[in-house]
Amino acid sequence: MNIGQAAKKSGVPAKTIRYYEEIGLIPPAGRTAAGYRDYADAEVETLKFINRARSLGFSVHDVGDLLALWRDRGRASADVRRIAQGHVAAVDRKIAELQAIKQTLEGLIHRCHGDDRPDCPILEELAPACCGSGGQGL
Amino acid sequence: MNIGQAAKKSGVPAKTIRYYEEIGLIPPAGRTAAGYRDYADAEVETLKFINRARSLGFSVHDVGDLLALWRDRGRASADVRRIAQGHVAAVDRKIAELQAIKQTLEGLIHRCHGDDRPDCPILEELAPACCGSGGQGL
DNA sequence: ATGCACCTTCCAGTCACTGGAAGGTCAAGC
DNA sequence: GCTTGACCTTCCAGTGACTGGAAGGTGCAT
Repeated sequence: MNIGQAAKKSGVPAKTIRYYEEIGLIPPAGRTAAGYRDYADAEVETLKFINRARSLGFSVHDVGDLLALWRDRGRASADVRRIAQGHVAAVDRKIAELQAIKQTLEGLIHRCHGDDRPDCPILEELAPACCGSGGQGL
Repeated sequence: MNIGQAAKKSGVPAKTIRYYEEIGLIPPAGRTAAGYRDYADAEVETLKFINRARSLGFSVHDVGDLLALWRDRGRASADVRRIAQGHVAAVDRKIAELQAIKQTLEGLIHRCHGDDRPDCPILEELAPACCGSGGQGL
């Protein structure tokens, strides 16, 4: 099957498949006589694997590690678990960061009357040295 | 004051200040006879403003809009509020996405015994067509 | 005069793609 | 056999927001 069909079956765009090949995440595909890339079902499964891992937010680097473990019949599940736990920790940090940002912003939005008058606690928070005076910087 | 001092006072790295100038977020700085960039306190305030807005996760594009509103003495606070609310909505979507990812991963990690045996529900979830068999793709 | 820390510009790399141009291939229809 | 259109190929460039490094000029103290 050609790259377009593999893309449709796997859900990974053709451009992205070529990109994954280029960076070495997947090995170079076989070629037809005309130079077209040629894929079997097994490669499509690999692409689906990559797609699912990426949609869970694993970096392409981590996906490479997961693929290697997937291919290794003798792998220890602890190795997979470790990668997943590291990723959950990173996700947790990101969530905490975003929640802090959200809280700050919601407090500011709550205090901003949001009408056609110029005074705005949001800008005042961003520029505490010159509350509401405008045009200090440039 | 030169760029290094402005960087120290504002918390924005010198490289990043040059970058902000290059993309037009801040106007070109004045220059000394020798060609060094020269900053006054007002420019440092602008950089602090940018730094705070960026740390709240506003895109550089949004920061440009906020800066313009800050400089506009007649701005409507509603305009600022709208930008902030749009950003909160984006932050919310991101949080929800990350929480979904986290839940999925935690469920998988919980089911993975994480020892030196090869069977692992995490890989099985990523490759449902060939649970635990290994090496299907390449 | 020499050293060192600072400044300048420009180019390249990060991450994970994505778009587009220029040109080759395949299959269908006439 | 020829055209048409949808595919494929490679290569280059751009995204966002920086960051690192090289090569060379400047400022100041000794």
